[in-house]
Amino acid sequence: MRYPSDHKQARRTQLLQASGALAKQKGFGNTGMDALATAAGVTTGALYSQFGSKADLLQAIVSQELGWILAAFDGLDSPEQLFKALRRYLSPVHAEHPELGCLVPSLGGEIGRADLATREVFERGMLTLHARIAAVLDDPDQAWALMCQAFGGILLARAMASPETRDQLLHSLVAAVRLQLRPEQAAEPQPGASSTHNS
Amino acid sequence: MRYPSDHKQARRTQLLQASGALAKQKGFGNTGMDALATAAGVTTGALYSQFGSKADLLQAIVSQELGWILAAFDGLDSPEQLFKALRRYLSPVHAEHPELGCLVPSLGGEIGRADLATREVFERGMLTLHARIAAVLDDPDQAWALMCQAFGGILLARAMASPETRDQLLHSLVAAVRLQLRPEQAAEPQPGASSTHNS
DNA sequence: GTCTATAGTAAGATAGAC
DNA sequence: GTCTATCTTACTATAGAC
Repeated sequence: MRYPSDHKQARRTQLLQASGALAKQKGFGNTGMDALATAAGVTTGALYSQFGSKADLLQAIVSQELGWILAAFDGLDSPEQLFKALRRYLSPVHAEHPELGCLVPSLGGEIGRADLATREVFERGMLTLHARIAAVLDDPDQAWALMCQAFGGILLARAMASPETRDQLLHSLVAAVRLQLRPEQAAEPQPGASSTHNS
Repeated sequence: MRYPSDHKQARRTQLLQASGALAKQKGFGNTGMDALATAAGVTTGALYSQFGSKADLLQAIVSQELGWILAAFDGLDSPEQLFKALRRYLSPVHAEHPELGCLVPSLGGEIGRADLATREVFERGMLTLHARIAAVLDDPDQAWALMCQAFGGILLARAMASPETRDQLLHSLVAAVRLQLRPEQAAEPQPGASSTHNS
């Protein structure tokens, strides 16, 4: 009986996709099981039949959302491609749409306060991503540094009040990443793209 | 009558210090006004007499906690001193004690979902910090990059399950920051401190 | 201003019908 | 497995005594 099992798996994936999107947008702790269920088109009873508790649901969401970021940094075989992936990650669109984006800036704080099992799932995902980036750069330290720049960048961008400051920040980060990854092309011919900062 | 006013101000500072510490430890949204009040040694009524609503309390906490980070990066007059400040920031002790540490890794996600007034307070603080760091480096882009590395680093470190991974991450970040700020002293004579990474 | 007490609401989780 | 209904608890906020 593989057919019903596939359906069940697909349904689970869809439940996690919908509830995960809402959790990334509104925060997980601040969102009730009722709202998470409604977002997925079911009721709380259905959620509790799939996941035993709210903590279990968070772990499942983290597990599935790690796929997002691993997909965003897939197939890297040169620093050039890594730069392009980071530039996509550090885009205003990503900052504006947490529900479609990476879980780390949205839920990182809550994951740090979650139970050990959830943090273990998260850690495995981060180590996988790190290994992938470190292999391209042949520099484990720089790999962590770039990851943290990206996560912290989206986190900070979303906490800013004005779109101008937010876009300035993201633009600066892309420039800094470019300098770290492609020093030979640091000064790209982009008119008006230099750093004009106020305090 | 300046004396009672000073008392009132000091009391408000102490209320915000205690409730802010709890918010950084447990998360703001996940913590009730009752718990926030108890942490400060008062009752909910007292909190509501000082701050009109829970949203107002968050804004006041953010405002006060920005002082923490501005103090941590005070008196920088050389890249060398900036490096030392970042090394203190990226310490395991800081990762282990959110209640004593910076608000950005703890509450950054929630600030991003807070109202405009709170985000404006936050943005002003971040711009002040950025201007200070950019002045030392004479490089606004790198200033944002270092800030995001630090914020993202503590955020990520706290979400890790194992202390080994967490300390490895922090150590790598310090090494990367050293390379960015003091390239001439990049290879410091620290036996066994190099990067031995697993996947 | 601060306390006690409480109103009104929403939360996590469960039981039983289907 | 999913839904409806509900139990119990905790939450934000307010009213009134002191």
